[in-house]
Amino acid sequence: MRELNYVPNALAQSLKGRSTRTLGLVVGDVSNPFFTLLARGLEDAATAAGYSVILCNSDDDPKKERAYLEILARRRVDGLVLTPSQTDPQPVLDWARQSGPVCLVDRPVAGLDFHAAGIDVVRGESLHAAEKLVEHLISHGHKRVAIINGPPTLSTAVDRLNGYRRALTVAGLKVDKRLEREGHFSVESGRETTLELLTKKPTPTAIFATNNQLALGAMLAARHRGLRIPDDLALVTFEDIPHVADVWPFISVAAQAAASMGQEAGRFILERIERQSAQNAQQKGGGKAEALHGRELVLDTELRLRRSCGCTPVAGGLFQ
Amino acid sequence: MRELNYVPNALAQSLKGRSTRTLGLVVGDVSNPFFTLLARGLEDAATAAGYSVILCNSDDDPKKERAYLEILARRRVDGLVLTPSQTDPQPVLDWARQSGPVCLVDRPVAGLDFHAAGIDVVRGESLHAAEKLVEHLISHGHKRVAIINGPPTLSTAVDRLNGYRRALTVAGLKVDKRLEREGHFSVESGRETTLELLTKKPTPTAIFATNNQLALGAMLAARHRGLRIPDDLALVTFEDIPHVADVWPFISVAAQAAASMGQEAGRFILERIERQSAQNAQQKGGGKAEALHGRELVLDTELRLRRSCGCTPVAGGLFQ
DNA sequence: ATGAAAGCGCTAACAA
DNA sequence: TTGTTAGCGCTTTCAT
Repeated sequence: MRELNYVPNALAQSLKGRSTRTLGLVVGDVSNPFFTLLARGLEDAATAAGYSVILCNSDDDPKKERAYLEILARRRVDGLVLTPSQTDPQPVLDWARQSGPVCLVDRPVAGLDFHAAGIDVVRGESLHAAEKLVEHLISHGHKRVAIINGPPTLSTAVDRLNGYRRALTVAGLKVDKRLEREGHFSVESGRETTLELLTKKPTPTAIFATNNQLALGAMLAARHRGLRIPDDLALVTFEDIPHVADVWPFISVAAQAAASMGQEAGRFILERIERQSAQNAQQKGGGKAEALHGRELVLDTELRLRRSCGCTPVAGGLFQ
Repeated sequence: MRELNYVPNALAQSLKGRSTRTLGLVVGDVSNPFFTLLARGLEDAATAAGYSVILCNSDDDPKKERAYLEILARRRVDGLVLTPSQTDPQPVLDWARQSGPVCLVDRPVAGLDFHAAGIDVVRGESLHAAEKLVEHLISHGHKRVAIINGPPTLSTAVDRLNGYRRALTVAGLKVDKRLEREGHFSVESGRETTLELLTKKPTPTAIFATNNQLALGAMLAARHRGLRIPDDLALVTFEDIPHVADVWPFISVAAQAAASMGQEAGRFILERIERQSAQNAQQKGGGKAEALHGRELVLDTELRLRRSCGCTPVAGGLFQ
């Protein structure tokens, strides 16, 4: 009989009590391949467990982020995976307390005691990788290395800045605020800040762009000014662009395992969801739900030295 | 009083009757920047109207597609935006009849009378653009131009193949099946088919890759074989990779307005949703719901001739 | 085994 | 205006 059209109403099923079998994912920007891969990783983990993912773009704007958190809470998603865009831990804390398990990806929230709050964190190592990247530039003889960065409200931006400064200090170079720029993690921001850096003194001979979008913007600016990379201006960055980098082995980069981040986040959050529903099932066992502390998984960041830092290409060029 | 924690349950609201204010989007692969942009365009249109988007990857696999259509139907999304992965029009037809408005993006379904079925289509022009691309290769003196293509079940693949053949025919060249390869719209498929083409006779002097992933794969293969582009092997493709192409103005391409496609699809589908709910509201007016016929919007495809086809670069190179 | 009923959290229609 | 109630489509419990 149901052969003749019957589609169960998941809304009613969910309302009844169970769960929505849906995860919410809020990232800064899906146009950034880094987040795309992360999303893909999470989706794969989710579908394998019979869950769907609702994907939202916050544009790293706390307002938009807040709006999406609200929407996802109303929708009663079973869990939230978030790249937080603000320093205020309260929204995340509230969500975790009221609406369900939370996993932070790519970056933690500065003032948040995720361990006590039972919030997991999956991120890539930033500080050390940034230090190595800049250290490498210095080893090429650069004395005036600039940094173009994202907003200081994001921990990745802070970590990468600290790594940058540490590399300078260790090498006996002075930290010069005139060579430090912050903005958004966007192409446009990278273009603007680089353009500005190039018109003021001291003029940098190398730039550390803290994400791939910023690096793209820096290249746009260099091109606009007629500078060639790496001879007129060296460049290193974070976040590899997959495949593109394979055929265009040019940019030296600290590569993060984006897809793994998504998958691991999925693992964490699904585990918490299962655990929670299991506890609900046998609620009789008087013992207070023993809260699972927040865990932190820090994935390795791999340095890939290519041409933009001044190193010679490994193989003969594909293009002429 | 509600200051102290109250989050309305959207499930219950939706169940009650209204709508879910959610759109379903099924694309081949979010890792492809083309679909990423499309998704972003749709999301922007959707959020502006107070809708959210559930994003799903079909991997151009009819099975996965079917599974997602089912999930989205159960979830009672208000509308579906789909890049169809099969030739069978039935699933789409069923969805449109039972579950709500449908808009096809990027490609129609071959055997589907979308006009009669009230299904909108937003796509880029493929046939003519493909013809021009190949015509351009021929104007560079190429006589053995190969095509590496997606599966023949996708109309974009068919259109691009036909454009390719037409260009050859018009130029008085013979269509040679040994130079035609099909597979998936993936990097791996592009690599494999190119590798195979390069080991057999007749050896192509130019390749038309019908999407950006295939082109990436072709470059991987060329690199593997030690061939340089464009001198040893010329290359043209479809779908630009934004920003990357700006700083690396290399690949000659027929560029599709991906974000616009998403936005226009959003416009179409939201219009239908509004229209439908308006009709439901004043159902008294005895007149049968005058079905709105399916519309087709074909967006222009822009030829961007750069270096990989053999044309000289416009400006001096950014890199050395 | 099959069937009836309560209730998930809302909204809309109706009553006071 | 404010208050009450029926019911959206399911699942789960309890009675037959």
